[in-house]
Amino acid sequence: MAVAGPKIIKSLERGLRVLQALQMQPDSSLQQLYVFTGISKPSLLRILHTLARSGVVTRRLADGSYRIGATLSRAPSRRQRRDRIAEAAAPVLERLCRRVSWPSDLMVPAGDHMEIRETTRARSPILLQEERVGLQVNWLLTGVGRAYLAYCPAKERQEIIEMLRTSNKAEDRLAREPARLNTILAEVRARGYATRDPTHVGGWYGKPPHADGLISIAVPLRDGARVLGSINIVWLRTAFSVEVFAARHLEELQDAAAEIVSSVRGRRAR
Amino acid sequence: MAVAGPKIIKSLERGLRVLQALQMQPDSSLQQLYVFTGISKPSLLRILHTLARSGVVTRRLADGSYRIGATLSRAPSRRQRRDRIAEAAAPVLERLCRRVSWPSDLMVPAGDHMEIRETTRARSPILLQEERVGLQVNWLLTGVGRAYLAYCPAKERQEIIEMLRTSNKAEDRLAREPARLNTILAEVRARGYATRDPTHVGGWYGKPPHADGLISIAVPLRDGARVLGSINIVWLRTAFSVEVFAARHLEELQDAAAEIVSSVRGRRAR
DNA sequence: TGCTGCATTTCACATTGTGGAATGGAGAAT
DNA sequence: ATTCTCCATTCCACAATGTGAAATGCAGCA
Repeated sequence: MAVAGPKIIKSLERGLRVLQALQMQPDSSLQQLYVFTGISKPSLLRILHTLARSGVVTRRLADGSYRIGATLSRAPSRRQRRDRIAEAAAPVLERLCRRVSWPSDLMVPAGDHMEIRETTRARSPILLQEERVGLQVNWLLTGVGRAYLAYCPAKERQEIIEMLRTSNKAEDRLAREPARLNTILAEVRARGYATRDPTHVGGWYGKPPHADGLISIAVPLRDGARVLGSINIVWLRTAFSVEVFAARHLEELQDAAAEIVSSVRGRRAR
Repeated sequence: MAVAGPKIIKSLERGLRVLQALQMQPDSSLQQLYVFTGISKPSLLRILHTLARSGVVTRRLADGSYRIGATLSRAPSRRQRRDRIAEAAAPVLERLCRRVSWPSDLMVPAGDHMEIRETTRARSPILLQEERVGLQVNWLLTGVGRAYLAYCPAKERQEIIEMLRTSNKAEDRLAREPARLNTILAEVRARGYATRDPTHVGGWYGKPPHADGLISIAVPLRDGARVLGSINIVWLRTAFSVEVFAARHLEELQDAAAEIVSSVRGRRAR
């Protein structure tokens, strides 16, 4: 015979249930949460809005999926470090996207590729091309990859290049031409931003490469000596030259990078 | 002009506010939370019951104050390691108290004393004596202190004894008689439990020592080679001899210790 | 073009949470 | 002992609040 017991606030309990669901399965869509928790979608929406307004959950810009905010996330596993960066980046990139009108991406290193962790392509007025979080891009030919390589510690750079050299893939041939690569990276450092290789016509792994007509400028997320990843702004190459675009928006992009880094640091400090 | 905005669940928002209040000020009484959050006490009570039922907050047995559960607690600061032990111990000690009918305490090392982190004295049918969390007790003369010393790594034991020897207080004179102390600790290990020194008549620091008529048996919380603290059961020495009481309840006490340790480990593992 | 799956909004209903006031209990002060 | 005070907990009448079915929107797909 359970005691009548003190009153329980059901709506709060459901909120916590959603939170727990998000802990078990980070990055859930509304549908996933609906299946998992059995709570009706309208209610879920209200709950998630409430949690988001309190900063307990965050939405991913790329596809609108939900994740637990850094405020409550548990033991920062290796896996979640990247998510913290993505979370810190989201509001900054969104603002950047609104002001520049062109979309941007956040990329972080992942094995022998760079990987998209966040993107505002869905938010941009101009729909450029399919993009998904988790998609991998080349390290040596893309702007984001080069921005990372140009500024990361020398030792880390050597390890990456060594790894790519031994992979022996055609698209990584630059890893076997240290002189040319060094010239390229030196240029990146001199200009303060990186762009994709002129011969790299876009198209991601698993898709037939085709001229996508896109170009971007990319800058690293520098945290002291380390580099956490890189962010870029993408536009249609027919609209502006790289020089014109950089003159107009490079400073904003660099400011955004600085803001993301300081935001991540702030959270880590806690 | 803020958008009309999606609906917000106010009761959930208040629940999160309480959670945040507890993060800023761990170990809050209802009154403190009432002042801090401005939420009415009946509502606070309902919210806290809900949070507790979901395992997000825990109550301290000693005085009923609330704290954030290990599930959500952030970066485990040194300070919170002890609280985790207390949290893990609470349900175990409560059960022990119900079955044995005598109260027990959880003590952990704190500088040159052992310190009470949790107690069921308030829960025991027999009200023995004032007890508060944070009260400090002697290391060499109490059962809990000796249980700790007897089982902790030799190096740690030497450091503690050295520290007490240099303190040069009268009640720490045993630190200056290594032979006698070693004999005592060897006996503890042989029996599997410790009791207070026969000359130690109770009374805590800051209070005039007086014969309190109490006695206890204490066992360590052994986590591998380390000792996290110790727990005891206290009774009126007129009621049973130490031998009778140990024969009846030692096993339960040791089981409780093992359960607390494995519970702490389980949480840490996550 | 119509179909399917998912996110979001609307709305009528009653479940659910709310706080003032009452109660209980434990110390401290007289 | 007796009162006073402070705090935790319970009660209860009231209406504010959360609820889900159904409608709408929207994008990809056959």
